[in-house]
Amino acid sequence: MSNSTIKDKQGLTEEQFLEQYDVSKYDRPSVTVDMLILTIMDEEKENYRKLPEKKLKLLLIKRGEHPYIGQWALPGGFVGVNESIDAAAIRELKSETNIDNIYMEQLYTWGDPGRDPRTRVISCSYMALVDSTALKIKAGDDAADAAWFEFKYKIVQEHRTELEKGHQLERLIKIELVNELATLTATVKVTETVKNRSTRYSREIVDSQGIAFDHAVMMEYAIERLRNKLEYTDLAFSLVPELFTLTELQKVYEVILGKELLAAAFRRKIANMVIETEQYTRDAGHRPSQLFRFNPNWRYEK
Amino acid sequence: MSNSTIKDKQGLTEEQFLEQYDVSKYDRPSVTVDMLILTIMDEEKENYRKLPEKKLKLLLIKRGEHPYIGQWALPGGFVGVNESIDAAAIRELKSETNIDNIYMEQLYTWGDPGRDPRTRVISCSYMALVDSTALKIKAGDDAADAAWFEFKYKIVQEHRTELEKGHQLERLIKIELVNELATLTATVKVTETVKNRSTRYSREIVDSQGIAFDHAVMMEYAIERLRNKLEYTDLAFSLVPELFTLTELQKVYEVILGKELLAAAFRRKIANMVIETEQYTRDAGHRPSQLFRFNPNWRYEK
DNA sequence: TCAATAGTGTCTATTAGACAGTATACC
DNA sequence: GGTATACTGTCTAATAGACACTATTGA
Repeated sequence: MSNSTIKDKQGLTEEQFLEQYDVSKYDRPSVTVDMLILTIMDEEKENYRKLPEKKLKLLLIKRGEHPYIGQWALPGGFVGVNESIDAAAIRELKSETNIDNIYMEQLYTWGDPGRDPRTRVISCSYMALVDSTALKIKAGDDAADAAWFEFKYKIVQEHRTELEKGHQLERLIKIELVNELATLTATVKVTETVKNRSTRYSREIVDSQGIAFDHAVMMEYAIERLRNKLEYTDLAFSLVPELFTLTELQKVYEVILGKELLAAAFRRKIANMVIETEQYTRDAGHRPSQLFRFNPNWRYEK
Repeated sequence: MSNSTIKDKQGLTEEQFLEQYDVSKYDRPSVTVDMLILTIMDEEKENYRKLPEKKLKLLLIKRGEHPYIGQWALPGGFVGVNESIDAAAIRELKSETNIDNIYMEQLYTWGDPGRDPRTRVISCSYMALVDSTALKIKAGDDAADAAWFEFKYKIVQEHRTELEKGHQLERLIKIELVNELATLTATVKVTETVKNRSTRYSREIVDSQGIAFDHAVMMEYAIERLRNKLEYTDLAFSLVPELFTLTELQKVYEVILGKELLAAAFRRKIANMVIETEQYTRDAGHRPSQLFRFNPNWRYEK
């Protein structure tokens, strides 16, 4: 694909050029990956009849080193010089969850100077979705400093400013991360600017309590992406076991979207994404529920 | 937000730690931005009655240096050590198009080792959409090596493989970039793997003629994103002048989506994204058309 | 028996697709 | 007058929302 015969201004062929190319000449930032590892877990049942409530959980690591020592951060690490970014993400994921074959997707690359006090660090964020029943080792066992936090997300304020040719909408979003160990909070301001025939979004941290770096913005971004893609992809199935009930699946949608859905409409909507099995739940304290599995061909069937 | 009193294992406070932190200790990749600058341009009218055809165009730069000397590449450059990635993208955009206030969006970060033969380069791709009538300097004037190419995109082959718990769908996509100077082609393989309850996509270059680096993959990715977002955002309005006819707008949709739309349905769909004006086109060789402008409040009106 | 969930039928409102039909300037 | 586009009305099909109603288990 490359061209090996043409010479440049110095009269070098591509081969010669590459030989004399001095890598150290240019200043370079560090590149890291940061992982948003999400799962859905069941809470304790209130009583023998009720179904367990489902909660969205995020995996965080307590920092044992500067900077942000003692605060909680997304798992992540440096991208190796001979490692692809995806490979670095998969490596981090594996080291935290001990599962392969997880749904994983690149989200966004964050690179404001000053986002890491050590040096210039550019971070590529990834979202991974895990079926919590498949977690072989629970976070917290091997790594005493890793823990799942319940992820809460709420729009607390909206403020609109009229502009000459459009407007600006500022939303304050409160993120709360809760478990037995700690409660972390952050407020992220998402600004939507509609001007000159186009809409632009920007995010900044207003306040961050106990969350390291700019990780709160990454969390806000991730949940928005998750909510969006839930509606038109098969992403939800990464969060449930191989066999699941439709009510379970519905609750996954509900906890992510933050609103209740009507069972009839929901079932119609996901009808061709699932295949029924002959199996049913038992000992439920109420009518048993049929178990379904994911239909990998849902996009190609009517 | 950071914590300045806690000491780490070496007994250092955060301030002390940062003082002794040696930046040069770690191997680091170079980071660049690559810009997909797209616009829609009118072709010559066939005769006085007919409307001009619209074409999707991409701005490319002819490389005067190794590697890939003589081939065409996306405009781009290194991210400065004290510059945000967005700022680098805006800088590149401004230097090529000489307009600010353009719609711009980060697409994806590409970082396979070996994607640049010089050294490890991680590239963050951005898409920018430009109204061609607002281009003050046409590419090709100041930079003799910059040129607009017509962007053609076609699925040429689909191949499906059944897997144990799912399937794999490989699509071969042919990209063609055409202008008076050159015709560049590339084939990109997009693989959709549905396995274990989740779908994953990957892209690779099968063949690239005259297009530098892995830029053909970035192009393929960009056009997919553009097509998707066209349907549920106001992105199309970045590609038309302030005043436009509905037929013009429809043709923008058609050329991007690669299919014809029905006028009645189209007008219904975008009805609340536009505001009518009192103005009409003139000297059209047929019935005049009403001019519209973008409605920045379309999301908040019924 | 009854609490709690499982699952379906149907009415209505909204939206998308198809297409026919009317309107109008400019050469 | 005829060509090419502008624009609307309406029928139909598909989809989403609402809600009532029936079914079934385990303590």
